[in-house]
Amino acid sequence: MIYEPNQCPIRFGLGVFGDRWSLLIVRDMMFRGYSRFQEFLGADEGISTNILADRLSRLEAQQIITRRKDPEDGRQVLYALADKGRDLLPVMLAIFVWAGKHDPETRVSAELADQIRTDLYAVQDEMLTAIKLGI
Amino acid sequence: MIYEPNQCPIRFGLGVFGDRWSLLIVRDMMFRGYSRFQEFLGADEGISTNILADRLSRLEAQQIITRRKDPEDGRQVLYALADKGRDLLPVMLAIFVWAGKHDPETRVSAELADQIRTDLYAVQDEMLTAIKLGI
DNA sequence: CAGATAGCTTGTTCTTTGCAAGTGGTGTGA
DNA sequence: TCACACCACTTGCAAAGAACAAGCTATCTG
Repeated sequence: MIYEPNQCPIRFGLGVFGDRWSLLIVRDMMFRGYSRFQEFLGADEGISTNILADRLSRLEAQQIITRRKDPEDGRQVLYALADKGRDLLPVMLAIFVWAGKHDPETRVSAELADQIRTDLYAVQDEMLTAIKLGI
Repeated sequence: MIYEPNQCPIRFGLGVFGDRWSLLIVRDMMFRGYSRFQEFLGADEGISTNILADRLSRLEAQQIITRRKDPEDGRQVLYALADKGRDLLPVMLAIFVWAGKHDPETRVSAELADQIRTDLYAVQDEMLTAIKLGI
């Protein structure tokens, strides 16, 4: 699950999302606004509680997400994307575009397509800036 | 490994690269020009032959890569990226940029940065076109 | 034709995952 | 205030997947 960084950005990325569930959790936060354990649990019909707990704590340790108690209900915990997690948006978008081209099942709603289009302009600048800085 | 497509592009993507090795194989083809079993085997010090064989056949079944006999040496097999695999370049670039920002270990050579910059311009058009087509 | 090489395949062991049940802290209604 | 429910986990166990080592077949090379 945690692989050696090994001076390679792809390998570094796989350390975060090179498993079955982590990227789905990030997706649920990013596009569905989920923030609670039960929401994630019910979302992708299939993740079990121990794996979800493990992935959430890993993502927190990697600073992809943050974790805090719900101030209004002490039983609940609120998970949210940290900067490092929010910065995965371009990766998500690239996957959207790729899947849109190659997966006949992929259907994206008009609103989401709009969101993606808007985001993409920001993303382009960000990518270009990063590239200009020599990555 | 093979997860249900489930109408979601991220889930579809994870069906291809939601494991430890597949994306590294694609990376080796894309950025290192690898094409032979032995090259992949020696590349990421660690993949075992049965897993490599399995991933290569999965990637071929998913039409990410192609497989043919080396016409000059009947023992060898030549693997190459198919369109669907080449189209993962934007995903790779997005990961590069993300890792560049968040992984202090990530170092990219000047040549590679050049390649990425060049590729990115093509990628931008492609992404924009895809977005305009409604993904 | 012997030996080396390439690309796998086949056990076997070990790690990770999935499922079910349980735990402890916190809210809630009578 | 006290039973009960809910939430976020944790634990135990069986099954699936990955790592390791060895072997196998087809092809090339001397």
